[in-house]
Amino acid sequence: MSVGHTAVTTRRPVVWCDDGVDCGIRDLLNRLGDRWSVLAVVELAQGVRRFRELQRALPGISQRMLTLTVRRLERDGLVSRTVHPTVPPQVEYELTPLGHSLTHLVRAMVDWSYSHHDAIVTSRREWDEANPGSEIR
Amino acid sequence: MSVGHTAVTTRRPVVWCDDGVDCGIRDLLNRLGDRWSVLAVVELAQGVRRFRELQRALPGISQRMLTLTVRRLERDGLVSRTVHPTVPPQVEYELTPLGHSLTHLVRAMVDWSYSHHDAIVTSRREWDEANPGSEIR
DNA sequence: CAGTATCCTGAAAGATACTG
DNA sequence: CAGTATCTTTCAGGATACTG
Repeated sequence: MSVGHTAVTTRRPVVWCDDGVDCGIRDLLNRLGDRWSVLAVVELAQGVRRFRELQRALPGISQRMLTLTVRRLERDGLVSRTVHPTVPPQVEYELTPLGHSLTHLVRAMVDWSYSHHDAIVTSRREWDEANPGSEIR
Repeated sequence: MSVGHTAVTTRRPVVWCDDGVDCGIRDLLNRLGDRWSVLAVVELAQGVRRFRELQRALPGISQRMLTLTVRRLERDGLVSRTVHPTVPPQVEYELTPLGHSLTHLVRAMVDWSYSHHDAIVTSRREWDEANPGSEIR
């Protein structure tokens, strides 16, 4: 099976395989595209974190969303979860090798957004001035 | 103003500036995190596309969502829109330099997800087997 | 501390119809 | 062809309360 995005001769969609099956980009986006996953990965790239530490590192996240976020990352194999059977309980989260292989990408995203944020904000302001009353936001 | 992610000595959140203001990663994720923006950018990275071409390249997208997607990318300064006053109308979309500066990143995301999709699928299957009946998906 | 269990709301996205 | 205009649905995420 060949992959569209390796060929430059085609005009067909570049992120879909020849058989029409998604090669994974949708899976990645569905995970990283949510409100907290990237922020969690960035924080965990710094080292091991406990549940509470992670929550403090992600200002505004609810307990529920933190649980969902780390569970899904764990399910995808990006994060490992270690329970120490103490009282009170202590649970540590850590990036797996797979998770670490993502950090270059995530770092690049953070850097890009940091570098170009001003340009985007400016572009939006100009667009909004040129399109008063638009529903687009 | 210093930025958290440039310092390794801090344990504070790395993607937030010292003053607590988001440095732009959220803006990027809010745009790229939606259902179609990345796919549109990847397709436009191949060259100029008309509205219909873009729609055909994004199987499943509705007319409404394509309009919203390209408008928002245009507003952010990632895509330019050129109207040729012909009958029938002809509108061409193209990445701006800012948009092109994103393609490395998007390409890297597509490559990463292509390389690691199998590992993720496997991890999910194993996790699901180890956690029967879980709500996490 | 590290979670579950419920309930609820708003925004994103789909469906459908219409138009210059 | 390249859009608007509406209406409807879905569901991610927030709020709150409770627990081993």
